[in-house]
Amino acid sequence: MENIDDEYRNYWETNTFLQTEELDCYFDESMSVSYEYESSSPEGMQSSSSPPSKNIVSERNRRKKLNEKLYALRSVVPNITKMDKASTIRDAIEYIKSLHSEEKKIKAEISELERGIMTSSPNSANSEVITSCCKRKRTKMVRCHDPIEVIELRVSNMGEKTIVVSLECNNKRDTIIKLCKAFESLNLKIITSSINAFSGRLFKTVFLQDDEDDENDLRVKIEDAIAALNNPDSPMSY
Amino acid sequence: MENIDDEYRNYWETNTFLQTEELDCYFDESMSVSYEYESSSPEGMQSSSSPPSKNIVSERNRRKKLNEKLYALRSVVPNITKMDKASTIRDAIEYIKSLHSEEKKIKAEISELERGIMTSSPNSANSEVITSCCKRKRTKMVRCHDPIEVIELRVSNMGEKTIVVSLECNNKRDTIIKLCKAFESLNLKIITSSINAFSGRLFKTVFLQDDEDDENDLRVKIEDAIAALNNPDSPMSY
DNA sequence: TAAAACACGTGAGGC
DNA sequence: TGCCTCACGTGTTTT
Repeated sequence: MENIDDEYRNYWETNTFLQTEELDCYFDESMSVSYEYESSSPEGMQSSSSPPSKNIVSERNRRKKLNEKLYALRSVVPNITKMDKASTIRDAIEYIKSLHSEEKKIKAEISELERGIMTSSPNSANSEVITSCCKRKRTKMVRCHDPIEVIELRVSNMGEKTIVVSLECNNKRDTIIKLCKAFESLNLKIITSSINAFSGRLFKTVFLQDDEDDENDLRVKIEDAIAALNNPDSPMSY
Repeated sequence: MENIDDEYRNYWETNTFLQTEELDCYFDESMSVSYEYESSSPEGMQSSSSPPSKNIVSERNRRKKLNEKLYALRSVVPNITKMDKASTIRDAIEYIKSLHSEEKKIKAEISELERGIMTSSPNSANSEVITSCCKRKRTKMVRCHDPIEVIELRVSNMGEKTIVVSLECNNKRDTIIKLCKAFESLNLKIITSSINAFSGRLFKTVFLQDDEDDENDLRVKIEDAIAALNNPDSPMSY
């Protein structure tokens, strides 16, 4: 008959005790012990009077843990607008989203940097301005996407493991640099090389020693390297 | 065996006696009836049974909102281990931390890339290996910090606004690229240019048209551009 | 079956 | 005042 009475009395006891005295931290150890006994009391008891004590303390711990987690979340998220629980989570979400977009930007930027080269011509067609990154002083950078337009590529074996590469292409902005990067990426044993610019064209001649590849293999390698540089999506993972 | 219960009951009595006299009205009818017992308040009205419904529904909404926020948090955090509330927050924290360290890494990487140039030689001295970035397939990249070692730089006016630049330097890894970058950054009106590599040296010759600068001005410009490339701290913000 | 996670209604307190 | 956030104890569900 006193079931509900007892329950709610118990509710009230602990509740007001905790809320008014704010003894939360002391409760965990010292009090929980005193709560312990009586839980193994005879079965005939009003089932509600004793068992909750176990649950109460564990529930308390659960809430405590969860709040600590929330505090930790606050600590790793900058720009927390309010100390609100919901606001904390909302800010965390927005922060993660902003980090995601940053990540995207940076990825693009890195692949740009990996593949390509900066130039100082803001008016160059087929280029874009990207402001980067991560809240440091934003440096304006202009990237040029003009591909290497190969007009002629000759790879000829001169005997004695010596191969001569002769390449002619249009001389757009940064073409020289890309060309150099393409050849650098192949790790060739270069004996001597020259690049000449004339009449809107680039002429590159390379003498190199190659013990492994024949003409065709090397030709394919060079073509692949150039293609990789021309492909904007390539991470240029060399 | 009701010792503790009794103690707390006493506590409750005195406590609530002192601080709350008006709380009765919040219990809905069924409760307040059995609860009515010794309310010290003479006004022990059970006037309510309708007002709590307002609070209940708003509290329900609050919980609902908060849970939705948690779901949203789950949706922006990959690698959620458990659907637990606490686990969600914990995973979010760890995820943010990992993003922070990623960001740090990437910042370093970008400043490397901005200043320097990549090479494919893992054995090159004065270089470092950096593994990048963002959980995509980690590409090993090696950066070369070898500066341009200028042996001789001649800038001579040939009349008719035509200037000839002749530069000789050691041919280290990426020196060609850096050299090209340095000259590209100057936005010169190049008539024809050539680069030749021989005997560990690089020989670059440039014919250009310059309506503004004289020999010395252009020479200083070239030296500055090369110095900027050699300076690791320069953001190369051209 | 016991423990853990959760949703609920509720009073306290801040604004 | 009224609204909102929070912590609490409790019963139910999940593991």
